Amino acid sequence: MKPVTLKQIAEHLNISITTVSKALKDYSDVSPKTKALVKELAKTLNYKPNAFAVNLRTKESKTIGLIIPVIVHHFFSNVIRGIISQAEKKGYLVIILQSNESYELEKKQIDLLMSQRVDGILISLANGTANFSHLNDVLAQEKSLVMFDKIAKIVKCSKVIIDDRKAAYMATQHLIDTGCKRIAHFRGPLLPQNSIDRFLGYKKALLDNNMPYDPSLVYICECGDMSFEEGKKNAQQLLKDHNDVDGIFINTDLVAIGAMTEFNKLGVKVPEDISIVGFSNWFMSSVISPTLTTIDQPGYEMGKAAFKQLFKEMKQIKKNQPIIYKEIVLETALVKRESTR
Amino acid sequence: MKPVTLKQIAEHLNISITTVSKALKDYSDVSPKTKALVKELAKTLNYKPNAFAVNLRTKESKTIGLIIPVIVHHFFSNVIRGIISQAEKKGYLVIILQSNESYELEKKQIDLLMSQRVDGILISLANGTANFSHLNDVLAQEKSLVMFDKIAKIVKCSKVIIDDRKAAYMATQHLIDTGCKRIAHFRGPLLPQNSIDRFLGYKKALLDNNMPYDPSLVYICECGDMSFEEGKKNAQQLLKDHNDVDGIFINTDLVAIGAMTEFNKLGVKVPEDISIVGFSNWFMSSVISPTLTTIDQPGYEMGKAAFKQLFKEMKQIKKNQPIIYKEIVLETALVKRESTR
DNA sequence: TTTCGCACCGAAAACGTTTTCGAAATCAAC
DNA sequence: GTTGATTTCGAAAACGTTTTCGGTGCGAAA
Repeated sequence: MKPVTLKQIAEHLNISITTVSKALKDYSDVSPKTKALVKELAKTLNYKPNAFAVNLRTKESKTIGLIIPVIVHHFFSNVIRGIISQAEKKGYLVIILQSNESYELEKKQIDLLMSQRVDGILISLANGTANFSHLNDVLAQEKSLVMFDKIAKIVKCSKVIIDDRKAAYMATQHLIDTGCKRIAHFRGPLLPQNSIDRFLGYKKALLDNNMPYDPSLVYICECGDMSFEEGKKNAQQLLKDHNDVDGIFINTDLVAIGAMTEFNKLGVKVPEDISIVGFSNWFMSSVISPTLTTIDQPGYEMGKAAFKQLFKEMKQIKKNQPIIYKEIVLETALVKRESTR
Repeated sequence: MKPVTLKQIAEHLNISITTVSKALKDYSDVSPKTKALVKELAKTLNYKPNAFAVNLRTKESKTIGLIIPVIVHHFFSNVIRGIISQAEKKGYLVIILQSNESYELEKKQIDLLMSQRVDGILISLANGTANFSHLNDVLAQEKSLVMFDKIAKIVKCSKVIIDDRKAAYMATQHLIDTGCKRIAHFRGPLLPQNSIDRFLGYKKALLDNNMPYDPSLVYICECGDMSFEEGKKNAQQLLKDHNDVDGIFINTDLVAIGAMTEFNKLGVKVPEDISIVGFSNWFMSSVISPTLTTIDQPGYEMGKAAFKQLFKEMKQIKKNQPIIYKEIVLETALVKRESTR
């Protein structure tokens, strides 16, 4: 009933625990005969090393922590899938925590993971995170830390991102190329880097095309989370404020879909009256009507890349080698659909 | 740099490790003075108990495993969220694994979790799982195991489910009530219990309303996973086989949306020509056009309930009490929208 | 003065592994 | 028969905690 231990195998065969341990790990100072004996008995007794004891001895648990702002989210759940698939290949397990876009929670969760002594941490920051001491603590304790998607440039660690600025530029340029003359932007909250970068890309595209940049056309999301309702609200407000807008670049597909739904209700035609470009390429965007032009953001690949980098760093720390931080930038693509002309 | 241990605190204060340990855990045989001293020093040194050592001593890791068929999935990601939120409250961490609807992988992952010695396991079965010895092994080793959503009735453990049969009955009855005379069913793969139950609910509704049950109107998903493409394929096939069908009850929203997309392309009007009811109430279903009538399946609540039950059982095992298995059935609701008349 | 109870503390074992280091045994060569 | 090398094994320490059990010292009661 109780799990088999090395000791029991040793007693069965009348040899020492040491030899059993070494036999199972193919040490060279165990004779082939005893190796065979030990391995056979281990298999018939269904021996599984006690992970707790191994962890204590080796000081590692083959487990990493993952903190993301939200789980029910097309992009993030794809990231999770990417991370887990890669981790499994390397024999690592993944503990997932949801920060709920809250800095306080994020901090607590980092603490939790550290006291569980995970081997490394992957994190995409909460929108509210402006203080980074909890992250620097992790690095100070010589644990590997890799940030992805929502990062903080100021923290000295590896990062996996897309070029948000360039992608936003592409999106806006597409609106311009298809004839839009007055283009609004629904941006995310103020803090996160990718929200800032997308805004900057939007702005640059306008200026590069000799179009005026009008701050009143930029709608900031104060509420903190980028929701469907947010899109509806902004759409209403936009129609009140500016009846001459003929294109919008929207920070996230979900918000874009909210806006389109509202426009549809109010009789505003997309793309005839207003063209819309979203961001992230949620699956949903390909089945609504009209289908949504958007920027494809490779979540699965991002998850894979983030784990791969973390894995490298964990190995470097183990070998006491200096850690080389990297910034990995993944490619995005414009997906043209029916919401633009 | 290296983490602080009890020993270091003990040496600092010139007392024994035992006393330090007991002071931190408020044992009654430590004087208030030394308790205060120890706690203060522990705080200033930022002492965190070594989880590996604690695990080894106490034989538990405050960690549970979760195996689900797919992660990028509205229902399942809500389940994850429910589980994690509840687990966090009770101080448990969650390791997530994706079985990819594969029995082989599921088996391996159970093994992995067992050798990691998680305190309990939550699982929703892969479609292909027909052999349950890996689950019985878990129970035989006196680990808690709770199944949810996709369960096997034959395994003796607690289960959290919805009444699929009743829900399917409601869905089909709604089609009948709104005037459908010939109703098809896109069912899931053959094996999983909920696929079977939904089919039975569909059939019973027909018979109770004196409508003939025609097996050729039931489309089985051979491919194993319930996808958007599956819906398109079935929709095409249905139009070829039966041009008199005026209503479909579809196993899953995603498949229903695939079918609607195809109907739309082929000029078949929903709900005028064909009414459709889906299952699960994916968010997407409320924003597509026409919006999809469906069955609301409470993923978040299911996750919460599953963890709560697991927690109870883990406590019972710890106290050597007999485990009382429960079958918890959550309520569903019909959400009427535009895809039915 | 002895005895009993009580408050406080610590030695030591235990959890199950990994790894170092030395010892024993075998064999070859001189 | 001695030396040296080589192969094979095991004792023991270590990882950091928890918990049992006994001990000490002190005040109060007899």
